[in-house]
Amino acid sequence: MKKPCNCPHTQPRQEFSSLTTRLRREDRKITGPRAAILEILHQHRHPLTNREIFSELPKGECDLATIYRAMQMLEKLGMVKRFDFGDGTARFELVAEGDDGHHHHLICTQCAQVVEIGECFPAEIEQHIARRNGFRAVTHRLEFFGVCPDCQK
Amino acid sequence: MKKPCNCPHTQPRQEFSSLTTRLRREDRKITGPRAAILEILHQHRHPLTNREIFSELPKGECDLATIYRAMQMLEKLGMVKRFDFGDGTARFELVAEGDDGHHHHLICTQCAQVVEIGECFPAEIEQHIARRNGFRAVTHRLEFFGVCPDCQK
DNA sequence: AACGAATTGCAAATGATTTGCAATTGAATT
DNA sequence: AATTCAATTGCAAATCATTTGCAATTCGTT
Repeated sequence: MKKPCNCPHTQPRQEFSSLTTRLRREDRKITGPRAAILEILHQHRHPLTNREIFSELPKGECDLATIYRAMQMLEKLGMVKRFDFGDGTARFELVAEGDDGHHHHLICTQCAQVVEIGECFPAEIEQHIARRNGFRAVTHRLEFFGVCPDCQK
Repeated sequence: MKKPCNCPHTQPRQEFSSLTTRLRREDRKITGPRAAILEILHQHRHPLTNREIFSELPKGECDLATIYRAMQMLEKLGMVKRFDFGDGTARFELVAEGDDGHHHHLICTQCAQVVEIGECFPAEIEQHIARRNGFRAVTHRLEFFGVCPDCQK
C-alpha cells in the first residue's frame, strides 16, 4: 500500500500513525479523505500541489475542495508547510512533529524538478534586518531557481 | 504632474525620458497607456500590483488587460522586475537601465508596508548550492516577513 | 494624409482557490 | 449496536488574478 518515493530525504520519515494522533489531539476527525491525503503526503516528500494530491488519490476518493480545506486546516495546525514556487500554485509538505518545517528548495525552471536545500539565510543578518527596521517576528521565504543537469543537455 | 512618493529610495531615480527611449530602441510603440503606466511606476518606487497601477491611472485612461500586457512586455525587456510577496498577486518595480533589479523586501504581514532590503543571500553559498547539485544559472527569490513598528502597538 | 502592423478595449475564457448549503459521517453516548 | 449532533464532505457556484480572441483604434512611417 505505502510505496515511498525514491527521492532523497533530509528529514527522517515519521510514523504515519503519529499523524492521526496529532489530528485527534486537536479534536479533528479522522475522516476517509483526510487519511487518504495524509497518506499521499506521507509517501512523497516533495512539495505537492493540491491538484497533484488529487490526482494521486483513487478517483472519487475525495473532492478537490476537500483537499483545499484539509490543507488549510493542516497548515493551521502546523502539520504541513506551504511553499510558493512563484508559479501561482501552492505546494505542501508534511512537517515532522515539533519541527517548523522551515527550509528551502532548488527548482529547475525547465522541468520543475525540486531539490531540498539545507542552507538558510544567515540568522544574524536576518536579526540585523529586523532590528534595523524595528520589525518583530521576522522570517523569510527563500527559493532557488536554475537549470538542472538533465535540462542542460 | 510628477509627484514623487516620499519613500526611501536605494537606487537613483532615472530620467523619465530614458524610459521611452528604451522602448523605442526595442521597436515598441510609445502609446498613451504605456506612457501613463511608466509614469505611475516612475513616481512610486515600491512594487505595485497591476490593480494598483490601474487605480492610480485617471479612470478610462487604460484597460486593466492592457496593463497586464504592458507589464509582460516590460518584464521581457528587463525594464520592470516582478516580485512575489506570496499573496497571489504579482508586483512590479521599474528597473534602472543596465541593472538587473535584483533585490529583496521586508513586508509587514499586518499592514503590507514594504521596506527595500540591501542585503542579499551570500553569493558563495549560492554558487556552492548550484555546483553541488549540478545546476546552472542559479538565482534566488528572497523576501522577509514580519510585523512593522506601527503594527506592534 | 494614408497605410500596415502593433496595440487597445471589451468580453469571455482560464486556473487556482474559496464558499454556501444540503447531505453524509465520525466519534462520543445511550 | 443504535442514536445523536457537530464536524466534514460533495457539488456547484462564486471569487480573484491573469490571459486571450477579436474587431476597432492608434503609432510611426511612407
